[in-house]
Amino acid sequence: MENAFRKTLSATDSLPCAIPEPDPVPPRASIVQVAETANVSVATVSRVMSGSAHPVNEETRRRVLDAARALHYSPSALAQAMVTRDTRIVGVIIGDAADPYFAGIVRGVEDVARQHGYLVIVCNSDRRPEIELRYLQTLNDYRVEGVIFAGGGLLDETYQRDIRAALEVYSERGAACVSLGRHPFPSFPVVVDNHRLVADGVDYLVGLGHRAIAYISGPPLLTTTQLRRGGYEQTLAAHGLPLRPGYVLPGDYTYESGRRAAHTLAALPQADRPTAVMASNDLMAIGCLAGLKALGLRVPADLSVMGVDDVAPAQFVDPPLTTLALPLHGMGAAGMESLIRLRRAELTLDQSVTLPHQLVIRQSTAAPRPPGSFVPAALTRTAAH
Amino acid sequence: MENAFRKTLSATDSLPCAIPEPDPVPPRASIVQVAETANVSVATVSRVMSGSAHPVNEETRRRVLDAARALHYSPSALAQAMVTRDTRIVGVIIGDAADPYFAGIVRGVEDVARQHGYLVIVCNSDRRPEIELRYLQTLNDYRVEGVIFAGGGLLDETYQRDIRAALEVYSERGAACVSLGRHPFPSFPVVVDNHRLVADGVDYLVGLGHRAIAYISGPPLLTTTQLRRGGYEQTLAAHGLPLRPGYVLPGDYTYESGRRAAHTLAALPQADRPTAVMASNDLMAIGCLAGLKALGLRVPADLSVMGVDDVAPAQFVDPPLTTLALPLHGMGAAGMESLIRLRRAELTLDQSVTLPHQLVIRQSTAAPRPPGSFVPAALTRTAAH
DNA sequence: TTGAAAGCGTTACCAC
DNA sequence: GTGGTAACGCTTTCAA
Repeated sequence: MENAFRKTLSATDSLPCAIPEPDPVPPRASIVQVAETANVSVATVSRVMSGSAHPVNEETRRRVLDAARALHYSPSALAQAMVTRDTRIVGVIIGDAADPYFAGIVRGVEDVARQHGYLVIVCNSDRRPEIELRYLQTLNDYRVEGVIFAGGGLLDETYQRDIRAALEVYSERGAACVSLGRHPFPSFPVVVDNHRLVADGVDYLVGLGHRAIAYISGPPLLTTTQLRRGGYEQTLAAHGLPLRPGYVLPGDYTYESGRRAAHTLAALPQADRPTAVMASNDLMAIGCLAGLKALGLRVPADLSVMGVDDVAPAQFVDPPLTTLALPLHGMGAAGMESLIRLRRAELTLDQSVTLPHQLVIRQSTAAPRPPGSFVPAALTRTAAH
Repeated sequence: MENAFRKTLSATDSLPCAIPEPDPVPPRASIVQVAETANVSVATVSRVMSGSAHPVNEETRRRVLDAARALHYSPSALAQAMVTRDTRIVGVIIGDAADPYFAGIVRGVEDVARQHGYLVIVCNSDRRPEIELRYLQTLNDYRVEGVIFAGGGLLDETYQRDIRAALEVYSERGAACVSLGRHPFPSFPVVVDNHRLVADGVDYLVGLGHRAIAYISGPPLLTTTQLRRGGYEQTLAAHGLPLRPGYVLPGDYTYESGRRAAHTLAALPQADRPTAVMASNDLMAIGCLAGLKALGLRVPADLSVMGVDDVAPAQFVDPPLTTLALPLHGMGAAGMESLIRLRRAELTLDQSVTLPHQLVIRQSTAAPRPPGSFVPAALTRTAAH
């Protein structure tokens, strides 16, 4: 890509010496050569190499093992997969591996996959249906044992139809499908209570004394977005707080959209300005923090800010972000765990797994300033630059 | 894992209605059923499905396509791979997908892999040789087209011997091996100039007026660590600055080790304290920042801090971190690009690719305070909490 | 333009 | 305990 190929040629020229026969190892030892070398049948080789229960004489076993080692033999997982109809490969579909949210999940998936001898193929879709669909196709061609969808489900009709069609082939094959979050197609759900999550956040803010709480939402068509937003609205109502129209800011889970929200907030007349803002994910909360700071507003003195997810950067920002921690690694792990159990028929699609979340109080939230206690920013801001 | 399985059973009981024959689609359509349905030979089906150059009558082609669609046929990539000896799968070995450094690289790898029709298997090793070796084994069993090693090479004799042995099988098979960073085994290097990198950092600090510059190093046995540290030491010398023994702090590229370094620094008698510290990666720089702040030292007023990598959190911390940006995504992309060209024999192992880095000046660095200009911290620290 | 058949590297069933 | 051999699902000569 780009400027990548600034090549440097270090001249380790091939010396014109007497070329020795490279290696006496015949290229590509298959089970057949091992059998020949060990003077046994391929069946026997197969039995010892795959740790079959079928009995094999100790002496014979040793001969096979020796031959295998001598020939650098490694059984082809492809050939094995063909006949056993088991590839031991799973796919995980994420938005972006570089996003700490998905990164945490992927790590969780992989940890339990490795533990169980599975390989995982990572598929970045950037939430684009075409890419997701194409990956689903390809993964099916490779006969993966299952797919894990990370990230919220997209509520688009065409997408829904297409993906259901794509997944049909999976279930026909007996491949499992688990989704982290609610998805509009048949799959095993591993979820966190998105509604309660935000509700807990709002409860906490109200407990602090806030009554004017804004909300930065996510992409409207995502199930997660709707669940979380519902949590905000209903909790406000539960506390008898009005749902002011201008208080729900649009966002798309990116840093930039959080920053934009900060500007919208700052533009509000002082009297209408909320005393707290809850972002529906950390990245937007962090962007909002940055935006507010740039506009001369202090957090949490002028405005409390909180997020959702507890990605790593949340603890590094200034001030450290109060947030609702999701068990990202645990979600990935539970997802992979479920996929395996699904295949073993220890789980069925009418069940689900719900993971706990947790309020993490750091320093971006505080009680609202009592009205009239205005302190000019200049007196309190740091003088260090 | 852990507390993952708090199951919720939503009773979508199977209704005892007249069970309709599920699907008229015979399970597992293979090329044979397609051939039968279309009334042609499997050879012909293969030709149209795999877009072969071999001519096929248009009418015949249509019949095949129709049959394929009707049967939900999808060619088995496994079977294809067996006969073509091409799996279109590559493996990438990283320390930890949740580390933003590796996350960026993985994303780069995957982007160009997808573009070229490759699938990528992610392998987290936590830098543990046993895990790495086992993955190498497994990936070879799957006959991957190549492996990309992200992260620095380990300078351990046993490891080196083992990995060379493991890789021998790869080259015998004609699989490619590229490494991001220098590795002590035959592989195509895609690198950034680690020496120059740190040298640039030190130059910048010296330019600012610093003469007492500490350094937080990495795990001693990593090639990257040695290269970077060499950059530090030699640049100091080039400026005629002494290499004070206590100024090289141990670290292991983690946040925690950066924090520990901060404590060591703070414990130094005021007169011996450096005016700047260069961490050999961002995570340690961020940890150091946090540690310094906790100990009442101000950055950059009391001490300048800079890092290397420019991972995403670097711009969020307080103060935003001055650092040397590595093209993480570009490294992954160039790595995958090289792997592909290696297979096409457009590249050979005696070449290499070097990617540019860039100094990113943010707010964690400043000129050192002139001696005697001491200002009590209490007067300058923020009053906002 | 089409088809028959020989692999590719395993496993699993059935004899011995 | 061991061996023969039919799958598994595809591609690729070689003939027709």
